[in-house]
Amino acid sequence: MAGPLTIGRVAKATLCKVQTVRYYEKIGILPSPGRSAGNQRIYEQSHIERLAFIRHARDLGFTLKSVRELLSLADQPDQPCDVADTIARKHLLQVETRLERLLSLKTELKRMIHQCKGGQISDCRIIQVLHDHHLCLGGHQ
Amino acid sequence: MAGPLTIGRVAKATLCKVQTVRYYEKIGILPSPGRSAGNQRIYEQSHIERLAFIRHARDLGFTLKSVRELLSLADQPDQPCDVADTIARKHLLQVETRLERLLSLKTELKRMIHQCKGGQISDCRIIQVLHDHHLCLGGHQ
DNA sequence: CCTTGAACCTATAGTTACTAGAGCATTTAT
DNA sequence: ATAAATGCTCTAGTAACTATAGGTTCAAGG
Repeated sequence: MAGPLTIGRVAKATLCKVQTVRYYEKIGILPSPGRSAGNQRIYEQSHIERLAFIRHARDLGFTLKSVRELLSLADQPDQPCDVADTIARKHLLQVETRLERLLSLKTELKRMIHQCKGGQISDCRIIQVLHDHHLCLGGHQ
Repeated sequence: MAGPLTIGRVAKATLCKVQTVRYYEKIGILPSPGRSAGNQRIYEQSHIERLAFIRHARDLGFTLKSVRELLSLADQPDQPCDVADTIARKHLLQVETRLERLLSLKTELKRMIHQCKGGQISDCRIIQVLHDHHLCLGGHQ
């Protein structure tokens, strides 16, 4: 029932897809595991931990590039953590920018929808706004 | 000085890149313009308007697929605008979801950064949180 | 008129982070 | 023993562009 840590079990344990696990191996972010007699991947617990780290960082919106950096940091516990801090701060800035943008976008969409009263396309506020940028008051780009 | 509407002028007028204009033509979202004697694209005003529509919708975060739908609606002014409304509403929902997610993400990042006091990686909260999902209080997936 | 440099052309490949499919081998359960 | 599930590799597809290479055309200056 338990048996060896096949790719399917690892994927289930970390909530990511089987192909994604293989993909992470291929791009070198997850070490190649050993193989069974029949050439199937057999993982160790450490693989699961690394995968969990990756998935978690991705969930938080870090790019794989950043994840790579964070992982190499995590592998050197004696180093100072300024670099990790810098990565996180840079990411926070990006997140805040995206947040602002999405917020003004939401406002604009709400206004568009609110003013579209189910008439004809020719009177449709949504289409009008898309035609004439100056009709929208939001500060989006 | 004014001259014909070449691709460069159209791109400048709509704030998008020359390659992007060609790309939109290639994927069939922007009609192919006429050509000059020397095989260069010569646009009409209508192209600029359509491009502006596209860029504006993309700015608002609509996918090209949605833009395609909205454009085909815009081309039929006599139709009811329920469909445009539905597209916009669906998009609004997506935007709101993303917003929530980004917000909890921002909270989590801030806490991570706040608690990382420039020590060593072994004590770094950022790395710790990425290692152990349960350390983070945020509701992200 | 000629040249030079900017802008144009096509076609192809690269980006990010996966996801999906074909076609076959192995493992597990019955 | 067999059938279903899972695994394997390799390739291509996704979104929405962006970039490069290698060549043509156009507009302006001398």
